[in-house]
Amino acid sequence: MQLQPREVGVLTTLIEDYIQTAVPVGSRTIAKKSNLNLSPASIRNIMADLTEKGYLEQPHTSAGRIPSALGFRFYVDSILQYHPLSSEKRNLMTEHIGDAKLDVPDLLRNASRLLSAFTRQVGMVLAPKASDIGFKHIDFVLLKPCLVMTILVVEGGIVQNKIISADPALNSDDLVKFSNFLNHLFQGRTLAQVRARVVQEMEAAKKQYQTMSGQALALVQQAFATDREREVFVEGTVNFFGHPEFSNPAKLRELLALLEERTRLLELLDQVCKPEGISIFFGREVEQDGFQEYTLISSPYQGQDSPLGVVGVIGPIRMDYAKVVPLVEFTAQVISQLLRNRF
Amino acid sequence: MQLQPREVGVLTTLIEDYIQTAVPVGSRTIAKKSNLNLSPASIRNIMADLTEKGYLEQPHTSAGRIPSALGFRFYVDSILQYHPLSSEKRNLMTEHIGDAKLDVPDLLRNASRLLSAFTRQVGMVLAPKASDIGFKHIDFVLLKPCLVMTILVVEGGIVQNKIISADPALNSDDLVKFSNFLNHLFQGRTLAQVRARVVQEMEAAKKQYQTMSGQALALVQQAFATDREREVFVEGTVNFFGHPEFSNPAKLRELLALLEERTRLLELLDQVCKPEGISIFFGREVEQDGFQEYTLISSPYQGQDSPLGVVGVIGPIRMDYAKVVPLVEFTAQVISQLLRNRF
DNA sequence: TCTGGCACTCGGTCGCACAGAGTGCTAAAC
DNA sequence: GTTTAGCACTCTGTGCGACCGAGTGCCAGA
Repeated sequence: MQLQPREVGVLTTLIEDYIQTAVPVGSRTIAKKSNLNLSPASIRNIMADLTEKGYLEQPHTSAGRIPSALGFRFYVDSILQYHPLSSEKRNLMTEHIGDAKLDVPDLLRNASRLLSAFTRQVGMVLAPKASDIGFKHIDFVLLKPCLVMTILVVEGGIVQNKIISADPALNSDDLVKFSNFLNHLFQGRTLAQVRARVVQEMEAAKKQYQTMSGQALALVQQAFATDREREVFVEGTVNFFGHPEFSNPAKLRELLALLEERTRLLELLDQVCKPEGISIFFGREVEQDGFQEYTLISSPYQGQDSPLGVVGVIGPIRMDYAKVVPLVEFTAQVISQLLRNRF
Repeated sequence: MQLQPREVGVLTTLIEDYIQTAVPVGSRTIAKKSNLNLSPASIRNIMADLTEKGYLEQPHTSAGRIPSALGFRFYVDSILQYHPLSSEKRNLMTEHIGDAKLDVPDLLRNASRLLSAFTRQVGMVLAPKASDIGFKHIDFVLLKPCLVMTILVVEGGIVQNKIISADPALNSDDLVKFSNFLNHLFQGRTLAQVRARVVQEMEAAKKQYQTMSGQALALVQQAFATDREREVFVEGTVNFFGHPEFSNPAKLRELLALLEERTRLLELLDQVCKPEGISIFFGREVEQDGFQEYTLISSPYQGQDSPLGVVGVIGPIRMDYAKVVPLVEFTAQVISQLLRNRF
């Protein structure tokens, strides 16, 4: 079902007006704002056609039209022209995200904050999935007798800590030996491979609990016993208050609840995140309660080569895509850049 | 200005009713709910006295009364009887906060979440101030040539990471030597002392950049170059939506903005946190914009002996103090308990 | 094919009246 | 002297009707 050029013109004008005003748009407004040189009456005919085809909706008989999800989809896929980012803005962002001295979580949180500040929407960054990343270093620190802290560093300088209990006979020197042994053993593998290797070695070393390697493996197995939930940094939820679509507190509440509940949020991101390039998802297109009316714009970032995580922006369907999309894209680039130096 | 027993009775009934309903309370209601056996007319006289003395306020002529800040202050200081926590609840909380395997941030975040879930208010936990804690261990990992990750472990198993740049000539073996040297040097000091010591040693070693100790100090100095902001875990902001006092979105927005802006929040906590015992602060009693209408209930937690941080709950002045206060107190106890095992 | 005109629809707002909750005061009862 | 019943008064919230304005759909004519 192709749209005629005039229909596209009306749809574009309508959507862009609606993005600015959040109010149903009438034929008169479009007649004035578009450069089609048609009278309101003609516009009305075109609008009726667009409504029939599903691109527009009418809240009630005597209101103007608002774009439907289909309308927005058509707009972002076929019409939208992105504004390129000004170089001042690029500099400003690069500067603020990345003091390269930051550790990865701080860096990602910064990115999320900046994104939220610049777009006036809610910023979101999904942290790398640890198990896909290369092992770098493991270390044990004896906090007290029987209480050992394991510190696991993966490539890029991402650190995970865990506290485990240990044989009372172990002392600091033992721990140093263990870490030397394990660092050597795990060199150059991903965490997932390390995990597998641990299981395998444990099998082999089953009978030799007394040996150094047996003890070391028992210790490291504890460190790997449970998986950490993948982190998500969500910043700027206050921005929701700026938008008229959130004047209904119940809706706002539902969305905030979704964002606070990390497991549901991760589920949502899983559904939505394509491995490459910018993507724009409307809530109606995903199966997640309470997200029906919102949009997620996201772009993956990567280290040396493989994708690590995702940055994005969450807001109402009515969003200034032309401005927000390039910002999200650029943020992903900056993060990729910063991380690449570390991998 | 002492209150007579009857006045106290009326005030108590009124506040407790108001805590439940959030609606101005009239004389008839009090006459029925209190056990003073007085008619509404008599209650009205007493209420007029209480209003004159500043314990009650009247939103408008024909409304009932609501407690003033002074009224609440009197209530929490002189009247309030805490409900002891049921042992099931104690068990439930202990169990959920503390899998002792968690690292400190996760543990504190958990505590904050639980507190928020049980009180239906917003939970808050202020993390320990690193500089007061004892040094435990420092470690360097070579991520790439010129790029070193420093891992600093302090007592209790709190970890701080930082990425710093290094002399290209350094290799992993050098880093091991450095950390051995420094771990020995800093043994048994607090971070603040370590900082001071680094400065002092740098002075002494000024001329000997070539020596191992000179290089090690140069490296560690970078690691200590900037201070980290003290962390605060705020959880359950969605709970604000449950309370009628937040039906005004502008107020809600202001409070959320305050909670998102960590520096302002830290300022507030600084004003409010007494070093010992539970404390209840009304917004009107502190100088922090946007906090006028809320209450912060807080209690410090400690490791082996000295106070480390604070746990608390933020909500409207109208709060079920009898229930919330013991919960906050108990959470602080559980955290103290868990941390004590590690210090 | 486009446009001017016209009747119609529907939501938002304004004004008004009214009910309900609560007060303060007075006078009578205990 | 204290307590209480009664009463007039005040103020808010709500429901209702009228009205205004924005916008539509359709028809007839350019």
